[in-house]
Amino acid sequence: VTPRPAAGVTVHDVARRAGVSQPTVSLVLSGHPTARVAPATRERVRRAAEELGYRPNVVARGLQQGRSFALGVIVPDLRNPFSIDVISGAERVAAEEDHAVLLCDARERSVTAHLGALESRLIDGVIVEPAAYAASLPFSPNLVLINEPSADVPSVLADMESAGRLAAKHLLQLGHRAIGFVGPASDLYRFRSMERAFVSTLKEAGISIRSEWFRRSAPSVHGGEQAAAALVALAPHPTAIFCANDLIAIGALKACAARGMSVPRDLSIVGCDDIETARLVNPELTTIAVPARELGARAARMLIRGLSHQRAKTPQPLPVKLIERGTTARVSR
Amino acid sequence: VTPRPAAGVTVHDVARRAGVSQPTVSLVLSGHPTARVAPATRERVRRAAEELGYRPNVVARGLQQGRSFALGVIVPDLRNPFSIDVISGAERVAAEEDHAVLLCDARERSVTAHLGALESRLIDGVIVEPAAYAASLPFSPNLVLINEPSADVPSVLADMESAGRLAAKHLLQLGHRAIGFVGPASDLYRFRSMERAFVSTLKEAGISIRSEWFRRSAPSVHGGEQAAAALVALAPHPTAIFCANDLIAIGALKACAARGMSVPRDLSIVGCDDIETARLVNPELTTIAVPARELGARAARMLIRGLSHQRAKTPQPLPVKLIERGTTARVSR
DNA sequence: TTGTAAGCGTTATCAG
DNA sequence: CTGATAACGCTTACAA
Repeated sequence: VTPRPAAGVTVHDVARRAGVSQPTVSLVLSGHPTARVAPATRERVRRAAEELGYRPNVVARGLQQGRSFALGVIVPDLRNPFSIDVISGAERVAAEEDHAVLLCDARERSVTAHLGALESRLIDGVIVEPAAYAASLPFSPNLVLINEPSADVPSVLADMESAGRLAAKHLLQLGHRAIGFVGPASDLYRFRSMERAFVSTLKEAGISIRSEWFRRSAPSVHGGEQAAAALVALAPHPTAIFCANDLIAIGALKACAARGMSVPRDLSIVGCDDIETARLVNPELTTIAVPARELGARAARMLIRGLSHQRAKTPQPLPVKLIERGTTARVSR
Repeated sequence: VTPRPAAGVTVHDVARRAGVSQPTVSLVLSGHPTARVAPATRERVRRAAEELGYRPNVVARGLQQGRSFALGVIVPDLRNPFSIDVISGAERVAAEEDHAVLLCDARERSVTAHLGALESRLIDGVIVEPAAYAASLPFSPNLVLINEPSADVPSVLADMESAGRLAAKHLLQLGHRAIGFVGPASDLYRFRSMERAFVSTLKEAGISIRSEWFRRSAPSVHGGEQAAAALVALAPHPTAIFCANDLIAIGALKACAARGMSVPRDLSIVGCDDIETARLVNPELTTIAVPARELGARAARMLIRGLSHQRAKTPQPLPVKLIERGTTARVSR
């Protein structure tokens, strides 16, 4: 038990070497760059710091300022590339702003537990990509929700209604009229609003989805695989389906492959998110691109700039767009 | 600029309420649980803390102890699911041990820059999944390398030689003799030793890889796609190839699809890592499973338990295993 | 067994 | 413009 940790060079060391008092060093190095300190002194301090290889102790600074220069990111499932993209976007701006990113996988501990742990680290802000309906979070550091509008908490949104509408229009344009849907039974905005827009766009075109072509599934490959397998086992089955996210769509693709069905000839499939994997499957997945990295980046920027309090100012939803690839085609019958 | 951050309840508050001195509280709550303090007092403190909802300030504790109860993880590319698995494994044990995980993407800042930033956060340890030959890291907090043995730094390894050998044996067993290889020109153990074992296992069977069937590529989908496209454009081309990781293999699969070639009929493909995506492509990828999560978990455990100093004791390499799926078949000519 | 005092490295306040 | 001095919340030696 060594009470004296192998600390590096401190402001004291720099002060001694520069022949000034210790707070002066602090002022020069980190305090407001506008601080009035003689240019000569300033230069001397700079040099001393450089020569000694001074690196500020972020923990000490954090204790003093009551913050940690770090952001937390809580995601429902690290295995979904969408979450990775959100994280990646957040990481990018965090790195730019000299902030750290604390990664929290909600599969390991509950969101509440994670929030508590982050709070005791004086976290500057937390980005939450909700897994279930995130009505009231238990405490409030600076919080930003991804793709989940809330009265209490600021959020960063993509235009998921357009996502649903684009998918519907695309399928209609290809001549499909026997259309199915696979998605989770979820209250989350991202799913709910997309689904609603999809359904109502079809309805405006005079088409309603048969109830047995409307399937619920977990938002995962496995879920999509099962739901789609059941769907295509029906006679008749739809000529096209829209899946609430790419994982489900990829599962559907697998289900078709397993039955020897050809996509898009026997079934057109549209996904949502445009995760990396969408371009890796064969045929490549037609999908609605959701700017996940940008969502993460924006959230991080809001938190770091302390703008998360301007709740009214939740900015415009980010646009989504249809990416036509290989899993959709003109209806063949 | 409010110097008084909205700090929560502190040890002082608890002390006041329990009617004891502040250090006593510290002793009871976090100090060695063996500390001799009267059971009555102990109970009183516990109660007070509970009633006040006391949560220790990890930053303050960190400053005092010269550590941060956090681990850094530096990965070369967040887009590789292998890295995600390493992170995920580390996150699991970190969460169990009340440690945080600071995520560092080497695409955003250099490894050196990340290490510096982590050091000034008094990081307890850093897990590094190296991108390039990581000869001498610039400084030394507790460090563990993933899949890269080093004289100076402890590491956690998978048995990549077996990986190469298993791939070779599998292809030989299927009757292939015209065999190719696609992998990066890298000095990293994970690639180098696997490649060597692959080549020498073939040689033992009397087979040497034609030089034009031995392709270099970036360890990415795009790299694999290009290299494989060039490879299958040759006449004759091999009947089977081994790809140094799954991303490359998936790229190869795409190249085949683009040319209208059928896998595994026209070309057998073996990948390496067994990333999540390997099961999503069609046909599913035959690959060598590398226990990425377990690598991450072990590394985290070493760091947290402070065992990283027992360098001699770098444990046995973790076993790998062949996962036979749909991209390999008996040779057809 | 418990309370007192000191200090971790910083930043902030306030005299000089 | 600069230098003491006092926090920030916690742990740990040491004294009572």
